[in-house]
Amino acid sequence: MSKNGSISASVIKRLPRYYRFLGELSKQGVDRISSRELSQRIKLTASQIRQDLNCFGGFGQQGYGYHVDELRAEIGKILGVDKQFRTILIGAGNLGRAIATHINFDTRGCELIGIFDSNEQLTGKTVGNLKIMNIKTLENFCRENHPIVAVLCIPKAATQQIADTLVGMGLKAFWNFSHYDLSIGYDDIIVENVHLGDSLLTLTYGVNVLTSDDDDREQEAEE
Amino acid sequence: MSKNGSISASVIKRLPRYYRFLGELSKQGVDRISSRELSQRIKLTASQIRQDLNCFGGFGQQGYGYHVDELRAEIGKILGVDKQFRTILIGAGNLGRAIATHINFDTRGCELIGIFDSNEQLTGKTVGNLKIMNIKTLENFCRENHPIVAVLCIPKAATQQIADTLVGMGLKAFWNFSHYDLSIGYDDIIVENVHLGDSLLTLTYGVNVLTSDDDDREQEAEE
DNA sequence: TAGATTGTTAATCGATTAACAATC
DNA sequence: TAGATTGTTAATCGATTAACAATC
Repeated sequence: MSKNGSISASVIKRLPRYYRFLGELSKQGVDRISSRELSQRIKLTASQIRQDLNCFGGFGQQGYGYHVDELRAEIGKILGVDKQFRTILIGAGNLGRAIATHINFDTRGCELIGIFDSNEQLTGKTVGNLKIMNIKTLENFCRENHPIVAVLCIPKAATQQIADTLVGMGLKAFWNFSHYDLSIGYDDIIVENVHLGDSLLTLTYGVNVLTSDDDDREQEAEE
Repeated sequence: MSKNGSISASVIKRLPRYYRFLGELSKQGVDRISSRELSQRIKLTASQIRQDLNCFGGFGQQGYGYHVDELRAEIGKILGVDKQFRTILIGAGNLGRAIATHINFDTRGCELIGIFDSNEQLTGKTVGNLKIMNIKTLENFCRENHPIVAVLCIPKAATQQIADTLVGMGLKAFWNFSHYDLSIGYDDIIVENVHLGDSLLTLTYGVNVLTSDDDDREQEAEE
């Protein structure tokens, strides 16, 4: 059907960025853009942009470039932003509530339909336009509402078990914020791990190198 | 000084994961581990692990493997977890507060010393053990306390300007959660962008492919 | 010593970049 | 038509994997 054989992860990771930049261009009233102009804004090579896009089809026009709105719509379709995947969130702690309110699921192909927590004191409290439900009602909810995406904002120790349960209930995709690598074990289940701790450590590494360099220079200056 | 010429980003991104897994092994009371055993747990090849580690030095012992605690300590030192980089957080909305309370900065080489927001109604409220300060006091605070890392949890529109200000005040590193690509513009400034929206779209892409495949199969079955 | 496993070099694989013919 | 810019193939670069000699 589509040219899509199976696209490399490197390409897919860049698609949301294209989508984002094209959205901004559109807002700025830009109608057309060449791969070279886009490459300068987005800090990639024009070659790479053309290669990436051609994984999915010929969206451009020789001698002209790309229609901004058209290209954005095409990428949106590839990403599935026109869909409404039923999504639940497990864990309504600080991070869970922030994710629930901060991320606009509706404009991203997912529709948040339920929030669960094991802390009974949270039950009934409102986050966004949803009430937190007791985790005990999770399985019932799934049977009735058939969510397919779960956002996991729960402690490491609880993650594997909850994920197993949810896979059993037919869930297909996990956006995992727990301090645990959930890549492992299932076929045909999609996992996106967000390791904020790892991300901060990556930054720390950079700072460490930077400041150690400074130390070296100072030492050299003293010699 | 160190073997460190300049290490590729791919290697650096894996270091926090090594650090995390070694921490768990240590907790489980494992003393030694071979690259092969580690590779199975962490889902990488043994070759890659040995290559990665040898960017920084020979931490292992032929015929034996690696001492878990020793290796963990070495990687920790490389990442800078033993440091206390002074860190401020700008933007105490849902996400900012979650980051401030959820991430244990202390165990990650950074020490959170100030939280700022432009919303005066938040001024004085407590997040973790810190009081939110008015953004107007930011420059004074920087002159007195010399933070070098900033966590940005602010709207896209404000990000570039705040970042410019902070660079002017001597800040060296940004952990950027805003919906804006801050890679751009400075030398010797470290930026780690966390695009949660992009991350969710990557997941959505996967779900979209998965469910479209199902549709295809159903269509074929009907034929 | 023999066995195991590293550190490191060489081979392979994949991703990025460059080049250019096709074509709007 | 001439100029511009794509789509696509070929060349390069870097990262991963395999192999093996060094050595604990």
